[in-house]
Amino acid sequence: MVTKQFRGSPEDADLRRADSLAREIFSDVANKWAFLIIEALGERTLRFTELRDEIEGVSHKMLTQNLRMLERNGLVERRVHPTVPPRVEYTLTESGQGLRVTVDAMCGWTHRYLSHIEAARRRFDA
Amino acid sequence: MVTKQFRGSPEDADLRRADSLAREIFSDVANKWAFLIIEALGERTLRFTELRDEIEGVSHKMLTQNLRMLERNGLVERRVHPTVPPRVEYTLTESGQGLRVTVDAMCGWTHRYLSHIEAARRRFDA
DNA sequence: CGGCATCCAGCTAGATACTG
DNA sequence: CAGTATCTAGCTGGATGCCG
Repeated sequence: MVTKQFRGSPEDADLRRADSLAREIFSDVANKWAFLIIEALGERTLRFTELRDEIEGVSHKMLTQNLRMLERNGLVERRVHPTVPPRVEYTLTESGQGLRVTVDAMCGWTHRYLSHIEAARRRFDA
Repeated sequence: MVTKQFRGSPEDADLRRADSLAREIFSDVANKWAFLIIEALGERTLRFTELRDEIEGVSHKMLTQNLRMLERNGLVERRVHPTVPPRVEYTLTESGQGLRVTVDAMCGWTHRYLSHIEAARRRFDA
């Protein structure tokens, strides 16, 4: 990805290790639900159920699964309040905010090219 | 996504239609292979096989499928040269370039937070 | 409320083979 | 070379139920 220009150089081994990890992270995160969670959270702190209501069509399972993944990668902080009933809150960390900026940019792109894309589709489907 | 602040307003219907389309596009494109194809193309024009060699681990089928999807959405232009053997070239369109900028940003983010993420994972897995 | 385990229908994607 | 079709193993994700 970023290190292509170094191919064959002595730094190769290290860079390839970094690159394959980068790619793995990239694959983890370049996923519809992860993006929608990051968008939904924004700068807010939300509970599990609030998040579930915020993201249309997400199942309980997918939400848990993706939240775990994001937590594991340090993009989301999970805070558990030991009350009855339990209260669990999710917030984007600093790195999560960093990614959010790029996801926002993607949303902006989507809206900017919406009609352009619709037109392309009509052309293609004919 | 972007239109949350309008909930309940009279413009609702139109905005929701645009939003659901935006989300559909978003889901199409927020996919590992699509991102890797966009990154691989960059500002270049590549043939099918070059692209296949450029993107490690992509199968013939996945590449065709995602290229069709990107073409349908107008992000990629496909040019067929009627020679023997055939020569098919792929290039990012203007809107494709627009998306590439945001994908590049994501790659930058990945590299910036690489060690941060590794650390988070080690913590989580323990 | 939030999380986990289980079950299983349906889809995904790799392998393979064939066409122009 | 590029694309399409078929077959299929395996994964994905929805539904459900139970637990702290």
